Amino acid sequence: MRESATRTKILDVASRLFYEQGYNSTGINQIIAEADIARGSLYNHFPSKRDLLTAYIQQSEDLWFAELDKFLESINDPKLRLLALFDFRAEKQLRSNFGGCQFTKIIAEMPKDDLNAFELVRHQKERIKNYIKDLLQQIDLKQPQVLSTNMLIDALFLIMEGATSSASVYKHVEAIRTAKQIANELLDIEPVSQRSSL
Amino acid sequence: MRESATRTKILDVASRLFYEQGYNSTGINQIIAEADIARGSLYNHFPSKRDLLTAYIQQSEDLWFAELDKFLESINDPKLRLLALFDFRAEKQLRSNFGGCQFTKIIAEMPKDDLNAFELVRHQKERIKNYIKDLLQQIDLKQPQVLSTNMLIDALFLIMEGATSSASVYKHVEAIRTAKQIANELLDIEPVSQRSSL
DNA sequence: GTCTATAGCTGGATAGAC
DNA sequence: GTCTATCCAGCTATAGAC
Repeated sequence: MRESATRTKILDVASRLFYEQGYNSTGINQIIAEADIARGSLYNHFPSKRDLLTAYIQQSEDLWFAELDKFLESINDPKLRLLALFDFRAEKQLRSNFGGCQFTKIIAEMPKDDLNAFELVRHQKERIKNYIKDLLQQIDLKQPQVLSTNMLIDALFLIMEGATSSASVYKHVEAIRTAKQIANELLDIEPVSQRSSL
Repeated sequence: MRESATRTKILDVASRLFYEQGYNSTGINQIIAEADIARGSLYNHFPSKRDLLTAYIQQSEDLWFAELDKFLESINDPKLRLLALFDFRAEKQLRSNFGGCQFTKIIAEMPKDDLNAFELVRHQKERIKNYIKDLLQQIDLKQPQVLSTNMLIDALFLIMEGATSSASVYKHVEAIRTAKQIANELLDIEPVSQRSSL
């Protein structure tokens, strides 16, 4: 059974609108108008707006990592791949005109008791953390490190999350570029080397 | 001219609901019901819902830094004060049952062309950065540092932002505690010291 | 300044024809 | 499966009495 073209069209339009306008600010009416389909067709494929949201988050996660793999495919060195993760997020923010992280954004709109939405978003975040972890384990880190490997994973993840958030607040890519520089320093510690310190 | 009690009541109720349910999910009807005032009174004090939002963000910023000052008042050492910033955010997240950052949350709900809201939120973020900067300049950092002072400011800010976001996604304070540990390491670099590195 | 009544619209969802 | 017509609840905002 192949994917219905109608279903695909609905999900594509809804995904764009959910991200650009927010989930709560996007009405069924606008979705069916822009997808140019009937109200009944939407409810045939998605029993409720909530089901449409679930499909949106799941498909977005798949697309996100597919895009990432493509973005990194020409880079072999694990350290450069790790740093390019920041470029990837910068590029996505630039392209979306600084709409912020799709997943974090949804969470901000959901009531706290919506366990399903939180679970879906955590899934994507865990995948990012694992991505970082895998790359980090391929890197031959100098000894001694400022941060233990586990703390380094967390630090890189948190800096990346904070930078994406900050970029969308400031509508500027600077925070993500800075985050990349910080990551580079943290990954390239030569304890006794000369560094500007003030 | 003293602050109207009605106005205060409206703003208090709206602030709570905007944060707990989101701005878009909170209706005027609920605000007037819970504040136990008439519809006309609300529109007398706040010409539109949007004006209520502006007042909410501005008052929240004032309260935020007042709470912070109070939280830190018994701590004198600048490094401990800086680290306690993480405790402050952890405490706030715990108290709100991990509702996330009030300011970032609003941004996630706003259309990108709402310049006013973005400006108000940036104002609060800049104040945090300046708070970090001021404290950092009072700390006698060891030489050489892994990160320059400017990068250290950014790193601490981004880690704090990322951790607050992550805490609200995971509904757990762990990310902020980890962020504090990372901050502590970054502030206390002794380049040649023994550290667990794997 | 505070109140009630209501306008004018849009929200999500359902029913039933084809 | 796709369509149109429609329900009802909710929204923001205004008008006008007191």
